[in-house]
Order: sequence, then structure tokens, then C-alpha cells
Amino acid sequence: MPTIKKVAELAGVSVGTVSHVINGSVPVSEPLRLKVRAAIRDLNYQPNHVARSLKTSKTRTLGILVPDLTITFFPQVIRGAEDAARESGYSLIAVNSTDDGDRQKELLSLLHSQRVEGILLVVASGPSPLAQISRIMEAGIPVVCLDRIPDRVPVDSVSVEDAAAAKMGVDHLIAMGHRRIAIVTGPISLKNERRRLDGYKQALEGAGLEVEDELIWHGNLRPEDVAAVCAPRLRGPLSRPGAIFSTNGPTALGVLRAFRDCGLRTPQDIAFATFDELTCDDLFTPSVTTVVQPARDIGCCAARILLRRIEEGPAQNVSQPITIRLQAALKIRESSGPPGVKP
Amino acid sequence: MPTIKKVAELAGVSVGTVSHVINGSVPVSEPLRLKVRAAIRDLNYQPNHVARSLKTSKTRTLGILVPDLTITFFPQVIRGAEDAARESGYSLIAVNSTDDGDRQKELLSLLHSQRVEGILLVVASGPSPLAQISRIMEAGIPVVCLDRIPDRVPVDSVSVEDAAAAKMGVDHLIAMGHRRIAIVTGPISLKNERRRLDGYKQALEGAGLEVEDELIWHGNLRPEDVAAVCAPRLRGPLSRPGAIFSTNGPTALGVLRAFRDCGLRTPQDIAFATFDELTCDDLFTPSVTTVVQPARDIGCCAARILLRRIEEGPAQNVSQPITIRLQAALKIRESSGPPGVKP
DNA sequence: CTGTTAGCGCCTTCAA
DNA sequence: TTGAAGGCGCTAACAG
Repeated sequence: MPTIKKVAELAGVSVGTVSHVINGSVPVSEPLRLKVRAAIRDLNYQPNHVARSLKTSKTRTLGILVPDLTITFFPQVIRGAEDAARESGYSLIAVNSTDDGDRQKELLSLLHSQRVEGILLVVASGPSPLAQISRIMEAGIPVVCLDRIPDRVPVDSVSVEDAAAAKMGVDHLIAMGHRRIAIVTGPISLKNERRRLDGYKQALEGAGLEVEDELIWHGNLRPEDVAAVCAPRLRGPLSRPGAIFSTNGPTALGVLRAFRDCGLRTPQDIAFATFDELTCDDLFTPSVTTVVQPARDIGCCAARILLRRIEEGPAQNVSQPITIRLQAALKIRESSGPPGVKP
Repeated sequence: MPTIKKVAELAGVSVGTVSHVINGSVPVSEPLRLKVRAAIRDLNYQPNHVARSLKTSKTRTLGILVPDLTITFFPQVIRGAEDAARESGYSLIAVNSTDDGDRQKELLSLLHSQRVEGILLVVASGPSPLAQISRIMEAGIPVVCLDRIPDRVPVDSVSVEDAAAAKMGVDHLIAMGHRRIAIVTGPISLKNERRRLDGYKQALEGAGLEVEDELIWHGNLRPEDVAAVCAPRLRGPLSRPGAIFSTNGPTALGVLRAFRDCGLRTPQDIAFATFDELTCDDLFTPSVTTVVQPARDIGCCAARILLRRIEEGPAQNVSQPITIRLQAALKIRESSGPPGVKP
């Protein structure tokens, strides 16, 4: 692999000069500049980022750690964050915790070791090593949490207004005439899931409906398991709720699978609305009513905050955490139709 | 940020000793080892990967460049590759070309600069800078291409057996009694798309059916645009084909959208089968018949080859390119049902 | 076993 | 405007 030295030799100049033409740090005369460029081309020279970073202690790289790339919400967030990073000349590297605390720990260490200049973090759903997050921030690497906001850590965060968004979805089901509405959530250890559940309760209470514990079901983000949780409670036509609201995408898949397994039609037999698009909700027959998060904006906004923190430098330690809550939008489609319609 | 020197001072030993306890490169006596570990903990020391890489010229990092993380196929590939990398103690960083040649070029340079030890590449669909790929390989960074295999570059590659897989899907439609079968492809500049088209033709020819040019439609991987391409050709009940086969996931979404826009029911009005799962094909009403690629295996297999190449070292230049073609599986669901059924 | 030291490739003063 | 030289943090000889 050619080095700056080789380039300098071939061009008949010193390494300093080569460095200057590469970085434009100091003006270099036309003829030398041309010679250097030619040498770079001839050798197919690529500056060694590693060495440069060591010298400057700037990697111009951000890291993003998500639980699962195959949940459609996260790639969208990544795209948004990538765009924002790119605007500022940063690149973004993405890693997967598979929603596993140990893996998350390893990967945070990895990112730390790699000297990314900032980290976007969606915590794993198990017990999160909050201490580690604080440690990383103390080490001078800013962290911004997305979507899932850890409790008790003063950290910048960007997410959707969870309670209001869930309330909006449930309000809609109520407005459509549904009375017994069940909710299916992800792991309740996650604050955003708890807040979505809160929104559900607020909606019911606001409408003077009773919150029944038997109508609050918890899943684990795995569609098959969620389907298995729901199916038995959907069999009896009497005990069965009139509508279901689910709080995230994978859970929605599970619920829909349970409907299919139980031979239930939507919305005739049971109505449905969910948090998060499944990429094809509008194509379902019937199409699925959805509370849509501004996923790209979440990523973009979080990355911007992170970049600002990086720019600010270590001053961050003292300043207040920034908390951004974005609005979700309700896409009303067919699945949430009124009860009792038998077309 | 603490350095190895600080750790050495605090522990009262030399930097060499610290390095040895960290890497286990040489046995270190119990008492010293404990002192070093304590110092590491106290300082919250994280070895600087950047410096280590500079010294060893080993980053133990692989890069993967995909066109679009939001196409579900790619995250699955990444998961597979990540698993394989992890097995060998490597980590994987993922970047997005947004299917743009220039961006791809930049990102390849970035990965090259970052000194990843190998690159998994899914080329962008425009004209690909093949020269760059060769240059990277000449620079000693092995490259394995996935899914989309560039022409005329002797490079290792892993993909599905495209022609056979497409043929399997179309054969099935034929077996269900369809005669006028249209195909909707992605950009035909991609070899895998051409091969899938070949498979379609083989299937028709094998069944003694005519290949009609008017039934070969090309899209650009953007569902909305694909829908716009299909819709006008689906309006006339006479000219309309009896079945459609699409060659990838985003295209399938477009086709389904066109069905919806034209008020066509599947399979009553028109039958449908496609390459690639949409994560929820089984939930559609009707569920969608799909040719499923072993996405994770593709990623895993490609990463293993890459790791092997890295291990082999520069010997790679001489050896033959490895070409792996995996089998797809046909998931028969409702959308491909026989014609003329009006339930 | 432990300490010392020479670079890895690059950027950045500092002189010339 | 150009060149020479120090050092970023770490590993890997080599010496003790």
C-alpha cells in the first residue's frame, strides 16, 4: 500500500508538500501541485485514514447502534442520520446489537475504541448498562439516544411523542365506535413502550372507558411469539376485544398473524390499528391504519444534535440534556373501520 | 482520553507490560497483571484502536456497501455477514450508496481509507466504476460481490441462482394454468435482473409459450414509479396479462400498488408471484407467492469467503475467482392461484 | 518475566 | 513556498 512518502519520492518533493496539496492547508505552487497529483494517481494512493486520525484525533465518523436492522423503522432512522452526517462531512457506521445487552456493551466498546466522534444509540431492550453510557460520555464522546430513552441517565434524546401518538391511535379507534380495545405492547422495560401504554390508558379514560388489565397484553418483539400470545385470547367470540392497538411494527406483524391463524377478518370481526408502518400497510386487504413516526427525521435530528455536541467540545458535560419529541401522524386506512359492518 | 502510558504510570509498570496484559501476547506475573487491570478500570481506559491499527495494519473490520438499507433484503444479508464476521472476531460496518454511482465511489474510497480488511459489495445499479473495484483489490483489499454481480470483473461473488430461481417462479405460474404472463424487472443494467429475465424466458419457452416483448416491463426499483409503469398496461381487460412475475421486492410493491389502483383482485383478476419476501407476504389477503432468497446465507457465505481471502493474504491475486450460487425456494401462497376462479 | 525503544503514516510547527 | 523533524498511541522486537 503506497504511503505519503512514496508519493513524495515519486513527485520529487517532501512529504510535507504532499500533505499540503492533499489537505489544501497551505498554498503550493502550480507545478509541484501537478506533479504531486500525478504521483498520487500513478500510485493509486489513498491517504491512510488511520494514521491521520491518530495524528489529529479526529475520525470524522459517527456510530449508530440499533437493536435490529431488520426492523424497518431502524434503517429509516439510519438513512436520516446518514444524511445529516454527510451534510457535515461525517460518515456513519451502523452496528447491530441484536437487542442483546452484552452485545451492546461490546459494540459500544468497539465504537469507543474506534474513536468515533459521537454515538447514536437505541438501547437494547434488556437491562441496559447505563453506567457504560455515562462512562463513554465522560470520556468525551457525546451520545444521543433515539426512540428508546433510558431512565435515569441525563442524556440527549430524540423520539416521538409516544404517549400522544398512542393516544391518537386509540382515540381514533374509539371514535370509530369501538369500546373494548386491547393493546399489545413490546417489552415493558422500555420507557417508550410504557409511555405508549400510558397514551392508551389516557385515551380510554378520556372517553370514560374502563382500563381492563385483561386487555393489556405484552409481547417480546418477536412476531411469532406475539402471535402465540394473542391467539388464545382471540378465540372466544365473547371475551374477544372489538379492536386491537399494537405499539410497534414487529408486534403488529404478530397480531396480524394471530388474526390469520384464528380466521378473523379485519375490520369485520376485529378492528386494528398500530404504531409503525410495515412498509406495505397500504397494500393489505384491508389496509392497516397506522400511527406513523417520522423515522428519518428522528435520525436526522439526532445526528444534528450529536454534531452540535461534537462541535461544542467537552462543554457538553455541564449543559442540560436536550430532549426532542417529534409528532407522529395518523394514517387512517381500512383496518380500523367501525364494528358490526358485515359487507 | 487516557493512554496506555497513563495506565503504565498508574500501575507502576512499563507500557510494554500493559500492552502484554491487554493482548495476552506474553505471560505477565499475577501481581503486575492485577495492578494493570486495576489501573485500566480506574482510568476507564479503552485501547485506542486507531493507534493499534496503525501499528499492526490490521483493523479487524470488514465493510459492507449496499444500495439501500431500507430494502428488506439487504439488512438480512448484513445480519448474515455480521454473524460470520463475529465468528472470526471481526466487526462489520455498513454503509449505504443510495444506489448512486458517485456515492458508491466515495464510500469505497472511505472504506479503503479506513483500511477495512475486506469489502462486501452490492454495486449500485447505474454504470459501476469497475476500475475502482479492481484498484481496490490490487491495493490488497479483497472484495466479494453480492447479489448484483458486475460484468467483466474477475471478482469473487455470491448470489442466488437467478435464472433458475426466476424460472421456478414462472414455471409455477404456468403450472397453475396461466398463459399470458408478464414480467416486471428492475434496471436491466444489472446482471442479476437480466438473468432473472432469462429464467422467465426459459420457462415460457420450455412450456412452448411465446415470449412477447410487450409483456416485458422494466422498472427502476422505486415502487411508485413501477406502479405508474404497470397501471396503464393493466387497465384494458383484453390486453391485460393473466399473471405477473416481478423480479425483486421493491418492484413487487409497485406491482401490488398498481393492482390496488386499478381495482384488480388477486388471483381472481390477475395472478401474481414475485422474487423476494416483503416481510409480510404471508399476511396479505391474498398471501403472495414468493421466490425466497437465502438472504442471510448469502451474507454469511460471502463474509466467509472474504475472511478466507484475508487470511490467504495477497496470494489472492493469482487464484481463480470463487463463484457461489445458492438455491432459492418457492413459497407457494394464494396470489398465484389458477385463472378463472371467481369465488 | 519486564523494560526500552523504534517505528506504523501522517500532520504540523518551525526554519529556511 | 518548501523541507525537516517531532510525535499521536500502540505493538513488537530486543535487551536485561
